[in-house]
Amino acid sequence: METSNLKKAGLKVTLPRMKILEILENSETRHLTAEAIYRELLDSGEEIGLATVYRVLTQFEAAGLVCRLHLEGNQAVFELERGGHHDHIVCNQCGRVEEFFDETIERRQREVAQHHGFAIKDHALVLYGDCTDSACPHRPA
Amino acid sequence: METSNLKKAGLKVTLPRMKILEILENSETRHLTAEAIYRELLDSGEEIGLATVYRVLTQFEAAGLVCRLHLEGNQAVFELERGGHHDHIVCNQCGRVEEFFDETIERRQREVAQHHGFAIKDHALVLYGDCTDSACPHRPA
DNA sequence: ATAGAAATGAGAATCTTGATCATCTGAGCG
DNA sequence: CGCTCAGATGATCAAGATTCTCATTTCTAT
Ligand SMILES: [Mn+2]
Ligand SMILES: [Mn+2]
Ligand SMILES: [Zn+2]
Ligand SMILES: [Zn+2]
Repeated sequence: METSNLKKAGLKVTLPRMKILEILENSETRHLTAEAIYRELLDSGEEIGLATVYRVLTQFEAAGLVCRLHLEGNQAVFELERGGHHDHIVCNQCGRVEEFFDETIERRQREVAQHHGFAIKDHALVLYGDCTDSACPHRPA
Repeated sequence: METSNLKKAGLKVTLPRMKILEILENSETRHLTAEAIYRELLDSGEEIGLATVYRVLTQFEAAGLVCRLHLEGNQAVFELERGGHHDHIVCNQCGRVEEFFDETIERRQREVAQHHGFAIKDHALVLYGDCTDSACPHRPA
């Protein structure tokens, strides 16, 4: 597995960390709350505390293994850091999350920041709307 | 004053609501936390509870009088809804907030959402960076 | 001025996340 | 393989932000 990433980050390879990585890698939902990960651990029969989940996720974030997003609710969601940066679209009805990357938007952000005398370091962009997924409760029958 | 806005929104014209509107209108800082508004009320000698501040701000938001932003900290900030939509740049060092509007970004957001089968309703965009304001503690002397 | 509906204030409650600290575990070494 | 101890864990407590509860007060309409 990716225990090498843990070692590279200077983190001991422990059972909780491996299990949490596993869930982040294998869950069909790419964006998970700490609580959701905790519940999956319980369902797998692992006796791992919620505090550990939060702690480990924060460490993973600091190590660049995951990124933390605030999509809308009161809970942060975490996703495995694969390859590149992207932003998100969230369905107001069903909560489905789609990812996108738009170079035009990225470039304009840099330009806007420069015009205002800012050295841009980061940004957060989330679009909210109604999706047309057949499972979305909002979609007309 | 703008008590007419309150009536239009179906809200009774009460002292707490008027005072809170007043602060939102007159504060030199356009983006205020509920706590900041609460403190200004106390400083003005008004005996208004923090719960009322939160309650009223939520009602103002529902009425379209203010909008609520999550800029970075754990506290939401509120700003009076004047004229048009805009997005924000926040300085990582001094917390200064600048506003901007970029039609190119707005258009690309609509296009991206459409490509993904979303009817876009809203969006949140915040840029983070280091500002060059002379008062910013980060700026080299 | 009066009455009733709506709003307020004090404090409790909730929710999410981080801190404490005694106990446990994994990586390195003999 | 078994020992040692820095580092990690888990149970619990704590903190911060926001909402809820409910008795009391204040608007608005008569
Ligand atoms: Mn993502
Ligand atoms: Mn603004
Ligand atoms: Zn949907
Ligand atoms: Zn600054």
